[in-house]
Amino acid sequence: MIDIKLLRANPDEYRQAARAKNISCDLDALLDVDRRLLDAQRELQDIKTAQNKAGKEIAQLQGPAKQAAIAQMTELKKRAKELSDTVTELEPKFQELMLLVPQPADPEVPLGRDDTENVELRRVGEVRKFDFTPKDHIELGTALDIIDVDRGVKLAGSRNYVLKGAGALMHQAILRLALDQMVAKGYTLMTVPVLVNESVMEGTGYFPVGRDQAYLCERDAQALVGTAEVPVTAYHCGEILAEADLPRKYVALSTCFRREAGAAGKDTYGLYRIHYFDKVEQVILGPNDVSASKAFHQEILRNSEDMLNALGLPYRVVNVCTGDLGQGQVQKFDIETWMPSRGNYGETHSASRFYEFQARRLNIRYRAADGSLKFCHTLNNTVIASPRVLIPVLELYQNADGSVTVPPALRPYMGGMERITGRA
RNA sequence: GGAGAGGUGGCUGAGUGGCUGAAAGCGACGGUUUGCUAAACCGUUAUACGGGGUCAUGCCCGUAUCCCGGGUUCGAAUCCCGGCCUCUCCGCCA
Repeated sequence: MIDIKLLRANPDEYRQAARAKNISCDLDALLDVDRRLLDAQRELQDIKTAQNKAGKEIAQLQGPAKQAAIAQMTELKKRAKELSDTVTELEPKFQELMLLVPQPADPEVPLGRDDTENVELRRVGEVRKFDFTPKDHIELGTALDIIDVDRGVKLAGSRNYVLKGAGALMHQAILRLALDQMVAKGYTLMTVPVLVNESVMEGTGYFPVGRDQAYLCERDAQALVGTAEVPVTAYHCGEILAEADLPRKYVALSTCFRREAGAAGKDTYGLYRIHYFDKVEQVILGPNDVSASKAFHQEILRNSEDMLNALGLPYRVVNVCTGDLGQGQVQKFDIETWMPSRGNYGETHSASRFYEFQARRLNIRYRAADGSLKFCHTLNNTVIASPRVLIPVLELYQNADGSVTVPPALRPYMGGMERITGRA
């Protein structure tokens, strides 16, 4: 959520920002509702003032004089009712429109229409060259009996799967390695609800834009989260934190549920785009300071790179262009990991910086040293998401005989297993 | 799922129609006293929005807020209705 005062003062800046993000948004309608709402509120306030004043006087009066004064007030009350009806009608419209306004991107974000115009910042690691014909992760996983797509589909429809045996073990090993790395860096581990109130989805910016991506439990007005970012970021909603307690650094593992609406026919093969997966997510709540936020952004990016380096996976970092940014993000760095079967880098991580956007919606504030109240800044990034990351792991660590070498960092979490051979 | 009790400021806790944005206590902050600390004493101690004022901060005026939303009333923390949440007991259960 943006600050309406900033929009009033400089609507053109927000018009341009929406255009750059390729998000349509009727700012004129919003400004119109805002003006009418303010007018009604001002007039209503004046009437309240008169009512309050008269009320005190009536308390002192007696007899006919009191009756006459009360009769007058009854007239005033009719006008107050009209105005308050207007306010009641306009307020939800105002809220509804405010929830659609995009946060302007940072100046250092490259202008662009879509993900083809993202700017590569760096490449890390060597892309493996095979001296045999490599298999893709589904061929490997099926032959080794560690991935079972057919039965996943039988259970839950397309984009579902079952990991079994060493596949499921490796999945858990990756998640646990990620948690251990983050805890070692001082992040507080938490478990969080994955079925949350709709207000939490709205507060983090996933509703109303993007509502069609979520599984809804409408009977309970709740939704399944697509990422632990949602409950973790909202953990402190409605609270006032102490500045001394910032930043708050959290990490959580959760199952993530995504409908992938509108993605029909896209990435239909394999474990790339699926309806459920597990993800370790890092979230920072920081002070209202742009340079501090930028530093945290680099920190969470580095954390994820540490994870990929531990797994020995080649990747690149891209600066996501304006057209590929979400509504609330001021800047986003994606990490894309090399996936042999795609012959390309594929997105595995997404590090976002929001400034106040989420904190305003969630009402997360802190008491600054000077006594004033300020909105926090929020950031988040993937630490690891599996099974998507199993794609590069299995494909890059495969051997000519169809077995897969276990990355050394995972072996302690897999009972010392060095190789997946199919008899596992 | 059944039956009860309850939601007041940072916290505890008064308050059943106007004098209550809200007693009292605790905590916190500022000050006095004081070898230091402690104690004692004095003072301060909500937020949002609108308006005024200022170079700006301080500031001044108004409105709203005692879980949320409606209603009754000239006037609601207080009365009525609906919702949400918490707690206790019983039942069920991973």
